[in-house]
Amino acid sequence: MTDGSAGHRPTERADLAAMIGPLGKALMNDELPILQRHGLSMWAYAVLSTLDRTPLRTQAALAQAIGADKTRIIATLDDLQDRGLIQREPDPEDRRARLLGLTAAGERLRDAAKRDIQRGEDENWLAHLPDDERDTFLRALATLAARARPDRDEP
Amino acid sequence: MTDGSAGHRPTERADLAAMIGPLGKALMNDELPILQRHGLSMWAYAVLSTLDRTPLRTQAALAQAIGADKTRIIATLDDLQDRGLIQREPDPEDRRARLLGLTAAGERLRDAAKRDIQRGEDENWLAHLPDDERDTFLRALATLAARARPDRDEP
DNA sequence: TATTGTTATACTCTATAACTATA
DNA sequence: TATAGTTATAGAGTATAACAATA
Repeated sequence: MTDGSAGHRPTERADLAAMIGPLGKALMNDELPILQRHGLSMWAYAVLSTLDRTPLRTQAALAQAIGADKTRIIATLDDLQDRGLIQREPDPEDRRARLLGLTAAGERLRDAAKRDIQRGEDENWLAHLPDDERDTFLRALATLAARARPDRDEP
Repeated sequence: MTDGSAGHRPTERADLAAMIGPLGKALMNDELPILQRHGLSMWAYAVLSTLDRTPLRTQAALAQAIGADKTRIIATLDDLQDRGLIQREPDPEDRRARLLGLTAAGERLRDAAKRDIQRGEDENWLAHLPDDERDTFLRALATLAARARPDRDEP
């Protein structure tokens, strides 16, 4: 018996959660000072990144997309708007809702921050994977991450 | 120009942190009800898992190994000891320190919990990866996770 | 005096609920 | 009345600092 299907030796691999949790924490720790240099909080960066991909029609949808409560992003949106990084105006067709989007300055800042962040990730993390594992790892990770998106319902 | 090395199209992949963060959260959400069925908190399970691999000589070392503050695990250790799941006795050679280890009951509980957790991870996550990506993903993840261990100093 | 473990306090973050305005 | 946004309050989780015991 060399596999662990029945015996007293239950663990051939570490739990995914036990590996991914601390890894996410370490990535955050790397990312924080970079964001700070660009004057962005983690939530602010999440907002800029999400609005880039999909301009949204309500703040609630944005909050759900980044896995936050509606109430948690308001101060962040206030600040981003004051700094001219996002557009945020009442929808003429339903003035309760706020149309959200990036300004040109917001796009530039997001691009600059993202470039620095991914450069750091390349150097500190991906560079330490064997060449023949890196692409597969990224592809598989993208698959799992898509499955974990906060706005998604499980099938 | 098809690569993003210089232009206005800076992002070919999502940030690692943006993928791994929500994924870790989703894994936690899956894991919590399983742990609850076994009467374990996340910290308690981290303690049992870590003591399994390496019996430790001080609580501070244990805290560091699981990325927690020394003060945060005390209530957890009290509870685990009361339930007979861990050993925790003053070191005869230095009675300030506490020798830590698992009891037989602690090992059994850890094994049972780990089996359920990994079964859930297999079904809900790894099963959705192509067969030829799964092993490479796990190997690469283990590499990065080892690099992210809380007790480690970066080279 | 320094170190291990413990307890007490303060602070941050997050979640819940109440309020305003539009519909 | 129902919904989008906002504000206010309460709670959980975490970090910091003081304390007791041993070396």
